[in-house]
Amino acid sequence: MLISALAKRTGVSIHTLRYYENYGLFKGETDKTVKTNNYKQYEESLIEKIQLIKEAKEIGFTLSEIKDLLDDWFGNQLSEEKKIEVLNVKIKEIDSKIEQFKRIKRMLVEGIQDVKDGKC
Amino acid sequence: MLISALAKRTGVSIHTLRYYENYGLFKGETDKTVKTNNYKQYEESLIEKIQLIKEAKEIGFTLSEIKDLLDDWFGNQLSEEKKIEVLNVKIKEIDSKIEQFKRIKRMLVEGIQDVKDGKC
DNA sequence: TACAAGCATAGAGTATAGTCTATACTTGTA
DNA sequence: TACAAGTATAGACTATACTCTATGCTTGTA
Repeated sequence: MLISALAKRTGVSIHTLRYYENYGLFKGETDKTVKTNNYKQYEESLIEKIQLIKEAKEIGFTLSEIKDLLDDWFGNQLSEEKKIEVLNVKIKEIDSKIEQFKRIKRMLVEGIQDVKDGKC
Repeated sequence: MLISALAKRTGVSIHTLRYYENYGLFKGETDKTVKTNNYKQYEESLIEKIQLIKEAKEIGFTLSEIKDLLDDWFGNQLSEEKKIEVLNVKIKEIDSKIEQFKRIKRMLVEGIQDVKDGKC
């Protein structure tokens, strides 16, 4: 599919997709059999990859971290054990983020109690 | 205390503290009885406030959101019910963030299973 | 009293992640 | 065939959140 279709199907703007592509998060390929233009074709599978990028960004990963992760993952240089290791590292990161959120939630719940007790 | 003490005790650089102060996140007061200088004094209670800012940033709140929250909270314009409401809104935001993290964690755990099953 | 270190303000510079504009070529529809 | 709409590249511009530099005044210690 062309870039406008990719934009529509992922909900990411054409500008941002091009920014991501230049950043190296993914790559479209120009069809060499077509000589009249150099339009890039984007594979169906990119849609899932881009959703993954969106999710990862939302939970606070930087583009640089996401790039490292994707390079590892899709570079096919990783053994089965390495892939499992990479995933486990990310799971631990997420677990500690969840703990942090829970800590702050507890603070807010305590805050409610303090307000009710007239302490603030 | 003076700004360098505040920096030491919060682990936030003097530059960043000044940036936060200009941003309106808090305010130091110059001692009017001292005429030779205009050094600002920062209250003990700011330390807790700045820790709160740090935590809030880490879980993804922008400075603008943090400012709104602090203005509401410390502006003393809020009734008890309003304060509880504000806290409940933030708790809900955090709950949905936690859910998002859990969703992604589940994806990663499935990923490990897929690797083990030789699916990728 | 010299002078290094601390304080203040103002403004310049940096990194990240877009977002937009200019220019030029290509494609599809009236 | 005219021309609006789509595509590509390159580069300028923006917002957020710092981070650093310049300048000048003040304070504390040798």
